[in-house]
Amino acid sequence: MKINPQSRDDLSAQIAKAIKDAIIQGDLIVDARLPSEAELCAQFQVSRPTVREALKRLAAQSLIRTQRGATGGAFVNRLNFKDAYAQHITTSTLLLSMNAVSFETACEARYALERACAPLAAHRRKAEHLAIMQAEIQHQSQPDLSDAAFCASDVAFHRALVDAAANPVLSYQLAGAVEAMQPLMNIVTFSARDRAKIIALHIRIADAIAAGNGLAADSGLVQLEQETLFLAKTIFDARSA
Amino acid sequence: MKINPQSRDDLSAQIAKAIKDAIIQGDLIVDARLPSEAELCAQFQVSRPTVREALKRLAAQSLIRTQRGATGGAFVNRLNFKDAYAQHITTSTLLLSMNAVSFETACEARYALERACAPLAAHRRKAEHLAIMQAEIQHQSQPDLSDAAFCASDVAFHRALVDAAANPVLSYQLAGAVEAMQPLMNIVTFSARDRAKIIALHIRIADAIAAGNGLAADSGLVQLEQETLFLAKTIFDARSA
DNA sequence: TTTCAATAAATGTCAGACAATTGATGCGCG
DNA sequence: CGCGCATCAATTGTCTGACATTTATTGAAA
Repeated sequence: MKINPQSRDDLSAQIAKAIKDAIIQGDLIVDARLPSEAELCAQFQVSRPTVREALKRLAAQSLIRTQRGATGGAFVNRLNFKDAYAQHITTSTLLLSMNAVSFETACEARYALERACAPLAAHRRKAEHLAIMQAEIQHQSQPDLSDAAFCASDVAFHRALVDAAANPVLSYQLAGAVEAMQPLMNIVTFSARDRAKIIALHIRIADAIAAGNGLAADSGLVQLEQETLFLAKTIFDARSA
Repeated sequence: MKINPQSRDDLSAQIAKAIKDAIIQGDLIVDARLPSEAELCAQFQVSRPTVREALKRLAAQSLIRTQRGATGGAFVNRLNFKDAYAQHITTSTLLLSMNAVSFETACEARYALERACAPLAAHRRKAEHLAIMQAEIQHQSQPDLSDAAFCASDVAFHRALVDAAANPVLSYQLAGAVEAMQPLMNIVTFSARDRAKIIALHIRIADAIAAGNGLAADSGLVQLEQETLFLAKTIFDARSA
């Protein structure tokens, strides 16, 4: 790996980058053991706390895992979809909340991506996903549900729709768009009539997916997007008045 | 913030999580200054290296930035699209390379998502994006281009297409899908005829976008996906024989 | 042969110190 | 009174050394 001159970057950041590059480049394969902290100290000519800070940076990105004991050490982690999901959702959520992204922009992105899944989902849906969608529709129909719980159920419904496309890459990329919308939706209060409209569209979409009709599912999503935008607009207008 | 019992997690991981939750929850807003390391030590009853490791974990995710000097300290960082892009692309790339995702799966996800952008791009494209697409087409047409350079230009073309949709959320979510494909494509060697086909489709797509014809762009993308899959299949079959 | 304790290696944590950076303070001088 | 400059103080960056904890290995005893 490379050396570390007196640049303006932290030593720990430079060391982390060097190791990260080695992983990306394939010089360090999955489950490979990194040199021990003492060896890394010698290699980079820095102290142990500095090396440790670098390793913690990598651990925070799930790039490595550490293990104590005699045969312990730092190992290149196999990045799994579950960890990547969690990170992606966190980043997406913060990105939206910190950058004043308009509701319209986020909504447009979400439905554009979801519609991309519809034909695949209609073609490949398994009983498992249909069951989740039905269950969430049932759940949403309970009149004493809080707005937050309604939103959470909405997200679960859409996640099942995305997962029905049976493409893990698609599910991963969409997780950010779908889940990150939840905080934005939580400011909306739904009247009983609003909920009924949304549930009706969910039923229509679920039926279309079950029937293998991608076009109908797509049209349902389009209407759902319009309904969502209309709802949000009503709320915002009322608030600013 | 919460206390840290003797759980099985590292202290630094627990502290990092506590601060991260505070940021997500909105208790720490953008540009807010965190307590100094010494104060955090007192608050969590741990030593300074432990606190520092926790802060480095957060810095690795661009959640905080640190500044030296009298008015220095750790500040909540405004997560910008640029940093989020870089992280997302790294994670996506590693996710694909470490999990034996098939070429077909990645390709399907990429084109499904890109097709979602096509109608928006056709509607909103600016001269800027059209110019990039034309320039990349020119670049790709140079016969002495290496395969890697050809792939890089291909990615640049598609990124311009995505950006033309003028939705930063969409661009962000798609960055992972488009860029992460590049390493998978790099194993393919393109004959002159293959390149000609791809470039012809690029021209067709660019023209459709320029003309504001979303449907034509979509059909171009469908053909490009089929062409890409066919190309990859040919390579893999030849390799296994 | 099996069981169990000692050992060694590695990470996790702590304490204290010094260096480097940078804004704030106060002093002197015009 | 205002400006410039040196000093100071607060904070992070890094180092040294030590001890605690965990875990596989080794070797001795039953």
